[in-house]
Amino acid sequence: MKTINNSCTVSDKEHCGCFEKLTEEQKELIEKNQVEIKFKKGENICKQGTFAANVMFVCSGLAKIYVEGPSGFLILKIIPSGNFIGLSSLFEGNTIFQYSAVAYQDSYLRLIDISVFRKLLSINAEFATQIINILSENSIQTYGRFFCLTQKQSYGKLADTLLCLSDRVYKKREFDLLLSRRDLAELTNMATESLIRMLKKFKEDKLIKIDGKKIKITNYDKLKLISETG
Amino acid sequence: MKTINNSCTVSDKEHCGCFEKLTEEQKELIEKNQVEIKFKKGENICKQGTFAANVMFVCSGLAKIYVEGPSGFLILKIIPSGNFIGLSSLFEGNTIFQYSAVAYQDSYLRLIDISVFRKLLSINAEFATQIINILSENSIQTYGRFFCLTQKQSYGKLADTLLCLSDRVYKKREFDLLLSRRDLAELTNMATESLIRMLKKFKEDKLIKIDGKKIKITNYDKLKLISETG
DNA sequence: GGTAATAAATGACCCGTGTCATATTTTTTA
DNA sequence: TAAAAAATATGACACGGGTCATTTATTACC
Repeated sequence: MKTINNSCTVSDKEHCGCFEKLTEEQKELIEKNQVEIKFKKGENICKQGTFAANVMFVCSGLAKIYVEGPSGFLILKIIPSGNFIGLSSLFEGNTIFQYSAVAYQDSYLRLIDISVFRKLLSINAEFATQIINILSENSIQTYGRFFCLTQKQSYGKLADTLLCLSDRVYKKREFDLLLSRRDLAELTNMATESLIRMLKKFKEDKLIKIDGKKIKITNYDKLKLISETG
Repeated sequence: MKTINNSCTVSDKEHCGCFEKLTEEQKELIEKNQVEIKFKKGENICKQGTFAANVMFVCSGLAKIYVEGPSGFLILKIIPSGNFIGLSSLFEGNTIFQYSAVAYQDSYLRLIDISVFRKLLSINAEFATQIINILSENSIQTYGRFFCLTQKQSYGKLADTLLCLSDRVYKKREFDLLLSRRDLAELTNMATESLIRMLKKFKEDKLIKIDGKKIKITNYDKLKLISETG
């Protein structure tokens, strides 16, 4: 199995499989203790420091989760549909959201009562095992992004971000980027001005084509190389 | 509950509590499928990329875990006694160690057969819940370190590292540092030369006293402030 | 459709910190 | 106990990339 050392934290599989490990009765319990909510583009899904009353599941849309500090913030990961938000609040000693989440675009989320979720974990070992899988996978991906953002320099980080968007998010070599330059810079953890300069450099080097919000990966292998060599 | 945004990834509680959720029979199963091994200072405990045959528990000693890339590596966390190594390999789709571990000092570890561990997770929901707690807590701490190493500049990072060593590892304001300057630099994710310079600066500013390997925190509050303001 | 507001782009400048070279001190080994 | 090796320390220098100022393009809104 490959070692992940890029900044992409988008899972290549959906996480809803875990619900299949529930009995009919347990599924019903979840049904009864969840709500489906629409979040508009830019809206806060959860806010770091507030009481975590639920675990959230992204049914459709795209979100970012990030930690805030006294000066600045860091995007931990982006969450496309089919993934959970807030699993780290399952930790019994922790009833507070450790990060904020914001919708990149209009998104539908299912909010599941956290105490019901915890209850199910404590009585259904197979379900718990699935959640452990998700948490473990999540750790590994976070390590990859962590490594990337601390060890690579900006061209490597940007190459990573572009590949992630192409491979995991849009699943196309050419896509309409719904993120602004500023969003892209945040995601790559660099200044917006620097991002623009480097995007321009990639364009000049014929690695990508840019037409406003439309981006096309024209030299995937070279981009991959840049991502790997930092 | 406080938000963690320092680089310290040392848990303030021990993880052996999870074993108490096992039945006598299950405890015995673990007993039979584990070995206790001594690792000498500097020895490899596990190596990134190799087959993960066991989950490890640090009985005594201190270790670092880190991810390696083509150029350079990153210390994810330091593991004192009472903590697991290799839980992220529990993820079913992943039978490979995603990181390497090396002993900072002579350490005793219990190596538990991973398939036995997985088996127990799938039949004992309470045990699984405990492991989920550990994984969740681990995520949160990793996020803290992630934030710190990407958003703070070097003085903040160093203050963080020193506070972590004092508060969590040695649990004293004055301690014999068993790490070299290079180790300390790795841990803080900066060049050894820079670390030495900044350590000197802290000394000149009367935040710490240094006598070779002996370090004393003399102005804890100021150090805390530096850690917080970056 | 015109004006304001926001986003994108570009240049000038500078600062933090890594790299390299070189002492100096400490530890290891013969 | 001398010599070699490694760790610690310090200075000079360079450069990646952040900040700030300004311009141009795009979008939003009366």
